[in-house]
Amino acid sequence: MANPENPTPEVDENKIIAERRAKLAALRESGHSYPNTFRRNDVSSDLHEQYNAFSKEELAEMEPVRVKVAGRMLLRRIMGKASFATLQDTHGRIQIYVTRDELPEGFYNTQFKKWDLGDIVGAEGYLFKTNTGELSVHVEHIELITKSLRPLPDKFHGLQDQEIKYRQRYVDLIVNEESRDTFMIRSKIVQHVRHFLIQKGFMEVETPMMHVIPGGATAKPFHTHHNALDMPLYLRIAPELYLKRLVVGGFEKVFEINRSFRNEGLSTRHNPEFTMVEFYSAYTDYNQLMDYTEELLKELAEMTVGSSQVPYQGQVFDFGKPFARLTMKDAILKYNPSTSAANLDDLESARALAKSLNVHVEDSYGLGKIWTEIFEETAEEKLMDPTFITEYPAEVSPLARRNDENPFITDRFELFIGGRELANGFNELNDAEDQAERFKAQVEAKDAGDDEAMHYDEDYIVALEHGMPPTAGEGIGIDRLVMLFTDKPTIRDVLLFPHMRQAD
RNA sequence: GGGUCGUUAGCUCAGCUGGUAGAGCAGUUGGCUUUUAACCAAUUGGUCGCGCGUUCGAAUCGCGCACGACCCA
Repeated sequence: MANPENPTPEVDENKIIAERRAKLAALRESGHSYPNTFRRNDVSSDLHEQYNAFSKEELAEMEPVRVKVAGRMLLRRIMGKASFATLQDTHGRIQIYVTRDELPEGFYNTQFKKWDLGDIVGAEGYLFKTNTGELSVHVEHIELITKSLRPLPDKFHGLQDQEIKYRQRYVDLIVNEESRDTFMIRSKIVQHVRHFLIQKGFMEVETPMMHVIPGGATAKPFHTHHNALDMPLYLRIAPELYLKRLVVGGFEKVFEINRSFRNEGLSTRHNPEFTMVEFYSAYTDYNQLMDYTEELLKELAEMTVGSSQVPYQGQVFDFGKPFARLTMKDAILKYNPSTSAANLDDLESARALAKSLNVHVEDSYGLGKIWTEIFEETAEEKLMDPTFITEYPAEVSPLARRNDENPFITDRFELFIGGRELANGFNELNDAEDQAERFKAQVEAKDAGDDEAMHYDEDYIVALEHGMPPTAGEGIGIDRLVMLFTDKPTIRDVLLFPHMRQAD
């Protein structure tokens, strides 16, 4: 692949490509290699929508419908002096009918028949229906717009090689309709999330992706370097702290659909760069955010699946009923029936419980961290229908506001569907002094070897010292949302260009 | 990081217990004016992922490596 030390890498060539290059050379010779003069007037999906209802006879009798279409030729059936071909454009396919005698002398045999599958073609003519009832264009003018030099995958089996689907997504998109559908749904989901938040009075903003101090999450960052300023920078792991600075500044409802970066392993649920939406609303609390989230997800289910019953990998999740709300403690008790609340009351009992459940805990863990480990190991994967888990311990929530009655926990929730975390929201910590203390605790953890612990962000503390109104904020993972609503088992299937190892 | 499976023609795949590599599609040539994975006939095309080893002989057996898929941590 592209290697900066080898500017002219060997390209794999074969006889098929050589033949196509020869055809291209002939086109260059004639001065018509890559024209940009053909202007289409019609796309296939519109034509089907408008004219499929007409019968063969009706189309033949009415005033001819003249159309100009363009697209990639994916199939061709040559029957002597007449041919059918299938062109694919953005949203669909249209068949064209080409005859020798309606084209300029010699064009059919010396041009049209020499074109290849994969070539991009423009065609002009009138609509008709074939004997089998397929809406088609009876061609009176046709031209080769772009020569394709590389053969497409098997026209029937499509592209099966998983690696090539990911590495050469353009080929996958050309030949696999399911793949095109997935990414069109992804686009609609993002669009709907944006629309939903704007409707609720949020303002879309863009904050830096290169951070001097990475913050807003516990994760390992990517490092980079600014040459002119000769300073290290990090790719953001979350936009959170910048969005809250904006709330301090008086933008009381903001959101950012953001790409963030985490320098961690790859899995079916993790890509080093991923997309989420974070939104913050002043003068409200996390209960309101749960309501928003429930409303949004129910809308997305209807929009993408057309039902409140969302199928996923052989299961069905129920988005129709009110989403369950359960505290972390109750979730632990529910999914570990032999456990009693007393087992969770103090550090020693909880540690013993973890051991009996085979949940690994470090000596440095406090009670809150132990709860969280037990929850993640024994309950999380059982939360199938949409479920909000609330009352996260403060120990694992360094940016969340403590609960007024019980300072051990925070006013926080996470949303689980199909055993996976989809969203995380909480009342924001706006006490600058408390935040400074928690940053210090994180720095101590970092010094003790936890390389995911947070840095001390002094400017953020200064921002809070100016006063941030009571605020609730949330992040929703867009990639996981798309996986859910497109029934895809791995994050790579919903990323256009997933991260891959360097190929040889 | 560990385990299992995979990598053969441009694509989709066969290839058994080792004996000089096969099909369909695509390509090329010819035929065919309503086909639709069009069809019919002929035909081109291979560093069997890479390296080392075992063997008279390796796509096939062994070891190592690369990449990918799945499972586990």
